[in-house]
Amino acid sequence: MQLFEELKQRGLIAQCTNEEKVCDLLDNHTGVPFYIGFDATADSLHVGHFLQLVVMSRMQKAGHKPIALIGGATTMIGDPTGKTDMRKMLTREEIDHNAECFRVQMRRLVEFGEEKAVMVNNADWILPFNYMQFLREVGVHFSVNRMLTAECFKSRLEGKGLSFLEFNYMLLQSYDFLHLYRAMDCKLELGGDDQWSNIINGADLIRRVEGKDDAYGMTFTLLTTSEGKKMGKTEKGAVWLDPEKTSPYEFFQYWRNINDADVIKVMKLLTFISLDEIAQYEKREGSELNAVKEKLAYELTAMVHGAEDAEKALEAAKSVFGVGISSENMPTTELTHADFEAGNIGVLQLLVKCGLASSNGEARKLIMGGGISVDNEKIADTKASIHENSFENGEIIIKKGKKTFHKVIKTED
RNA sequence: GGGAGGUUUCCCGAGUGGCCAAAGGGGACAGACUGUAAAUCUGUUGUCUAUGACUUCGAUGGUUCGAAUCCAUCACCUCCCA
Repeated sequence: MQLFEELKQRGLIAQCTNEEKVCDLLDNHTGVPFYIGFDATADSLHVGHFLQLVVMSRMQKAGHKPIALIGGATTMIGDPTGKTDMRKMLTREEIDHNAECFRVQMRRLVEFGEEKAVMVNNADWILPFNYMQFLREVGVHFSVNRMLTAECFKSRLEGKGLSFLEFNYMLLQSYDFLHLYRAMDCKLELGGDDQWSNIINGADLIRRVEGKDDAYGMTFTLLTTSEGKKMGKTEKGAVWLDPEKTSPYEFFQYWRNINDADVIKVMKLLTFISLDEIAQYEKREGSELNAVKEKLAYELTAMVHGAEDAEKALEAAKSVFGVGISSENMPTTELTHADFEAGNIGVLQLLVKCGLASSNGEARKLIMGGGISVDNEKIADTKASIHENSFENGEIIIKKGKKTFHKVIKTED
């Protein structure tokens, strides 16, 4: 199957400036340079970026040349698209640090090197720009009237207002495209669908400045749940690709617990599993989908963290939710003799100590709600305490709710 | 520069002197049901040595027996006019 058709069938393509031309470019040419921009707002990429990385990888596998643009300069402004609040301003140092972290994570999916993929930083060409020069070269081509009607500023115009600083974001991103068009013959900019306005303005700028209409843009479906919410957010924040921020097990579980309605969609979007194979999974219904979810979680974890970690996460999940409970990969808290009073420790203190409850009060409520078990015995009394002798094999297992397990071991001082 | 309004517990948002740890919704957590899903129903959602005490309603001072509520100053935000 041709690349464009595959992207389409996987449901990746949201909008395209000129479908025929882009299709031709992708399917009948090789080594086509294309770029995707990433703003270095945090020190790790997250699931939202992941889709872009996978796209880069697909394109690269099809013989094209990805340009990963790190927004060293644009991050200093912050993209106002779809945001209700202005972003926190980052210092140059923070941005550089973040960019470096991105670099490391991207390597998992995209192969960088001569004639392969390249990474560029727009700080290199934007920062040297002089203000007047920028206004005269780039600013003249933008109509404020038109910009104000752009969908991407809508929430800000109705809400908290848009600062001039952020208003410039679109110009800078547009200029990025122009720069890459000139410097690297890059004729295609890709991005999430929220980037549509920024992308078409870039293509527009090229048309005006260069007088050529062979710059194209294409956007990809945003990762949203069937309810229209952004995917990749949990109560703890984003689902990160950095194992320090989101452990492979948590990452695995995130996908394992995906909605029925989203499994196939996500599988098409994010994995390299063939469409034929996915079509088989699509026939499954009800609880049979559990196996598909497991497959999805495994695949994605392997893509991000490697097969070894994916295997571990799978095993850990199986042992926790499967037949017997294995305590091997559980989060663990160590207690010493000093933690006990006359050989006992109160359950409330224990829960807080393990981080299962943030206060004694919360611990008490959990117990009263019947949510806590120790070694498979439900704790009913908030005043209960655990004796040192309970640590027969040197450990006890606390279970909070259905999915949270915590191991406590007692060490000899 | 002038004028108006706002800042409430994780978020949105009610409350305009005691009945306020503060309605309602969202989210989150737990229970039931299940398939480690969704939906639904129930409970919880400031802290503590817990039928009580303490801390909280932008910040600081003040009025009052008593303040989220009134007054003053400061900070930040939004809107309107220039």
